[in-house]
Amino acid sequence: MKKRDGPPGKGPSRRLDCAGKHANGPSTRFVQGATKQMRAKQHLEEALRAALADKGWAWPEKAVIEPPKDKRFGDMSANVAMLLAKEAKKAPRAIAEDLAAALSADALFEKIDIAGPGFLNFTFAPSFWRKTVGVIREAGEAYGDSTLGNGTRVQVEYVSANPTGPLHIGHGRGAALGDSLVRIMEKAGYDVEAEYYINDAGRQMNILGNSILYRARELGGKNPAEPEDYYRGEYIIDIARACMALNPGLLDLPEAEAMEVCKVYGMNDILQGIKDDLAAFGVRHDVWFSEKSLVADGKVEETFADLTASGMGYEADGAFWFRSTQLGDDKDRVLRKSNGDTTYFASDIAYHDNKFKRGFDLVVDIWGADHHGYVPRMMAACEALGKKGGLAVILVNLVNLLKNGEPIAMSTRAGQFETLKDVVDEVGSDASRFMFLSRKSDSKLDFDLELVKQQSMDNPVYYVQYAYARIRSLQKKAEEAGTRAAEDTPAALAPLDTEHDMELLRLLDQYPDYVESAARTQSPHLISMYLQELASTLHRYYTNCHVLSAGEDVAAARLALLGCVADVLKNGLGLLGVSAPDSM
RNA sequence: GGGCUAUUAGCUCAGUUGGAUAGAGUGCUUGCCUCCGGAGCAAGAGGUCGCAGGUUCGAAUCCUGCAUAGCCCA
Repeated sequence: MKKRDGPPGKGPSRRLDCAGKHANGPSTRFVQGATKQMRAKQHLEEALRAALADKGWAWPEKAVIEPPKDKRFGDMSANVAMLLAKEAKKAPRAIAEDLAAALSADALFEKIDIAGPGFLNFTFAPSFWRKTVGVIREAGEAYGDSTLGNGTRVQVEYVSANPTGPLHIGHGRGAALGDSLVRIMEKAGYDVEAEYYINDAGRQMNILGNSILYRARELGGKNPAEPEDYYRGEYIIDIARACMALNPGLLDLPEAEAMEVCKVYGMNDILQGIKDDLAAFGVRHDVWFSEKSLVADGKVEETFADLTASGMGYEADGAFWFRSTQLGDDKDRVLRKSNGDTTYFASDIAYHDNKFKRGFDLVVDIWGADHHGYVPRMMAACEALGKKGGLAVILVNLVNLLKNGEPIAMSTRAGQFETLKDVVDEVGSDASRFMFLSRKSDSKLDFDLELVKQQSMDNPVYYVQYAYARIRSLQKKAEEAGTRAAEDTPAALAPLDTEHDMELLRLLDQYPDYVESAARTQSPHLISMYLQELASTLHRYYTNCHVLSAGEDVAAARLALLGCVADVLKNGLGLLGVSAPDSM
């Protein structure tokens, strides 16, 4: 999570939706196998589009094709008839009847119903669903890939904690979210780069240097006066000790020089610790970007020149201002004070200017929710840079760390916190990540160490992993018995004819829709929820449909189906950065 | 004083651009192991979607006001 000292401003909230440019495009986004077999939603959309075009009606913008909430209504439901009522000047139900008649020739639809105000409900033939097995097998790990992003260049910047102390659990949530989002957006066809912004140029670094120097003097028996503002954590003492070992003459150096040595040593040491912790958490950053480099390279002044040229920046009272009032802010913001210091906001604008100049079409920032007031101003700045809509900000809310229901206090400054490393060591990377990603990012999260460690239904990660392990165990047994999964032929898969089979097949078919949805709304928790539902359906299947004792043909067909379930479970867990163990 | 976000079952939370009888887990009550991993499955009870208006064929969802909580600012 990002730490910023700049004062947040006022302004209207904005919906931070950076939906892909092709959200309303045709249904050919998903990567297809050579069989041309389509998934249910695609097939239906294509059929409906053809029927509408045939009648001279335009495809309504708000058309939705989705599985109905209540399964009794069929496999897929469409609302087009209701949306067309005005244009066609006919009652929705009459339109629905026309469409149903036109589509009834399609053999893949077993049943088309009209219900309620004019919903069209479709039930697909079992033979259609069975083909899902072939689709998944053919796609392999690419199942769920789509071209939604269309190669859009995206940068996701996340964690970006100041290198002044170890990462705590709140950073962990941002890390899990950012890393998972990168994986999901890549799967959805975006060209994604992950970045960590190192705030190494500000006041925080000086406080860090002072903190270390203070502890060093203490260790050297100098009885220094306690600084007003310093990092009190134990880790500072360790750093001070190491720094002195490396620089024996440290305490004899002039104040400013000693400070600098401490600062640089401390920052590098802490940054290395952060990198190690993130690596242990399975989190990837492609670029580590230094704020200092931005200043050193003159990028800040360059951005000021750009702003002046576009009329969005001006000099007044010896300071340089950003004309943010023109973009809805209630007052203009200072970027360079009269004493020559540039503000945090100035660095941030220059940083984002730099991001866009590197060629990203979309920049996603993941910040702590306490920076929400800063969002409108940063959006305004991007607009001033001529990149309106190029920035999306995701806010990550607080994590309440608990132990058996008792809160554990966290504060870097006061030096009391449970570090990310401690938590990962205690409960594991898989359980922590799944916990972080099982809620939408903008709501507060209670993270109870005992609960997350528990191997029960309070902790859904085991439920999902167990589903996978169950299948793997079954496959192993089948192999020992010489039973093989069926081929992808209609005849071989014909034994998949129960309602339990259909339930699994329908859910497997929907996976790519969930991936797209998660990418479009930048919500990894949708994947987590999908996986819990798939696992639940699998466990039910396992209880109701015995595999190995069911006779050779049935066993083979069921093994084929469950193989697909295992693949999709692993695929989805991979998007969350959670492992899929063969046994637990 | 201004702004942002939230408020859904006892508890923790889903609910995608307004759709059908508001969902899941947990907890509670009650069933299911001669059988592929019971870390499992099934059934039941549990709701005025914070409150009051409005918009329309239709609102947990959109609009207005109010209440409560958290955060940011002045």
